[in-house]
Amino acid sequence: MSQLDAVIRQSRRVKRGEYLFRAGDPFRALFAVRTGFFKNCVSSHDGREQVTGFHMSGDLMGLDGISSNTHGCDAQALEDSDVCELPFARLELLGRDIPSLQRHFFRLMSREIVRDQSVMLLLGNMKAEERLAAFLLNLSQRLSARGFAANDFVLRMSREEIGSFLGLKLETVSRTLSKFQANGWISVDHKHIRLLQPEHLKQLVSGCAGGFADDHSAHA
Amino acid sequence: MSQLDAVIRQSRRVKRGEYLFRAGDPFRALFAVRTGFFKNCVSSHDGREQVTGFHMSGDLMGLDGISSNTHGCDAQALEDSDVCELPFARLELLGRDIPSLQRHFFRLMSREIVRDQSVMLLLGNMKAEERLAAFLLNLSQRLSARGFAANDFVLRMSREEIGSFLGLKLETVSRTLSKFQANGWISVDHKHIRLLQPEHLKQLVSGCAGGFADDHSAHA
DNA sequence: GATTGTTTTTGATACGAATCAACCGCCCCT
DNA sequence: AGGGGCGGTTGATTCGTATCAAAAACAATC
Repeated sequence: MSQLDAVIRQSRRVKRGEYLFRAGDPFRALFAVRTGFFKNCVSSHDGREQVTGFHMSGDLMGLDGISSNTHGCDAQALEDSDVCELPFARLELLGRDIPSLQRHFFRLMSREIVRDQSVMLLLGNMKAEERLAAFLLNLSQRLSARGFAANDFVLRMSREEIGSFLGLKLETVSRTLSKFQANGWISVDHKHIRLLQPEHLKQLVSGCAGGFADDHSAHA
Repeated sequence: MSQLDAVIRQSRRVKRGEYLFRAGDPFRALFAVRTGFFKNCVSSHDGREQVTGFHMSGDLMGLDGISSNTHGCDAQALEDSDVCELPFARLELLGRDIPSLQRHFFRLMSREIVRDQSVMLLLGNMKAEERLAAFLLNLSQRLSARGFAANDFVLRMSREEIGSFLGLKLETVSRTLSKFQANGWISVDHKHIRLLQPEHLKQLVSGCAGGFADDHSAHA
């Protein structure tokens, strides 16, 4: 695994609001988030945006660019961030010599496909409350997997971005958060969220979360 | 590419209604559709089903199984079909020796991720009419890419399966098809669809189809 | 520290799709 | 020929979320 260091060209800094890459940019490298927080976004011709995912430390971005040598989505930093650039050509070469790397790589791509399927299930079958509960639990789990508090965290994204990801309008996100708070399940202080009764959230998604609440995000 | 024949263990027949694999089955191989038609399906604990895709000749299925050595979705034949089984272990080995194969493989997985992103855009942003128009156009394009008529085809799936894929109920699918027919844009005779004025359908999705109408399906 | 713009909350209303329900056409069946 | 089941269409109604609107909280700027 130390050979992996060889492909890391450099650590690149991206300030809040800046784009690491944009849809249509030539694809040369994958990016692993070292610190910070990103959103990925596809947009239609008429300007409608769909957030396809949020990415934090350890997550890999850019896999969708391999197919066409062109990035298929935007990657925008939601806070000052730090990423590793992994030139894909070098990665491909190394994969041939290091079976375990090739294998790891296939798994990463497959995991992304599985994650996308969970999101489809969410968007296709779940109601607003279920979506938001699944979202909060997913975030909680990913944060705790990285050593942060599971039940006390700060949202890096706006209500509108959450809504875009979940297929809801920002007002609905706001209302639903308020409702959860009124129920005593969470506390909402602007972007500061506390899960007071996560078991109630789990109950909401129990049955309908096809694994999305689990951490299927891509680790580098 | 003739070396590829080496990994094709056998051609396997799957009758209409039968499952090629089911979620939870141990993952050993990918499957390329030779003839026939399949749906892929993830389901939640409480029985809700989400069709994640439809696959026809040349498409590859099972990529989501790599990550966990377990298939993540069902693959059910919607008509009598014929698939090639591609043992994954052998494919991995060959990939090391044949760079073009490895490269091709990465592209295939990436293409699946891009396709999934288009579906997210569809499920998250589009209205019933737009979804159905995008679906018909996508089907049309994939069929014509395989040498079939683009504007005259037979649906292999039920209204319910279309609805599941598009995040709609079967009644809505039926109503929307009827509306398209009333407009003179298509003709509907049970499962036999004719696109009479595809330009009107394109107009409906123009602006909001983030590439889904194009053929981003996985070719073997 | 006032000002401007952005994000969030909350309310009233409208609209789209789900739901509930009835009916039809078709295939299979014995 | 007469059931029975399945898939599909269509209608009436309900429900959930979007939309429109206004105000409050906050952040950025000078």
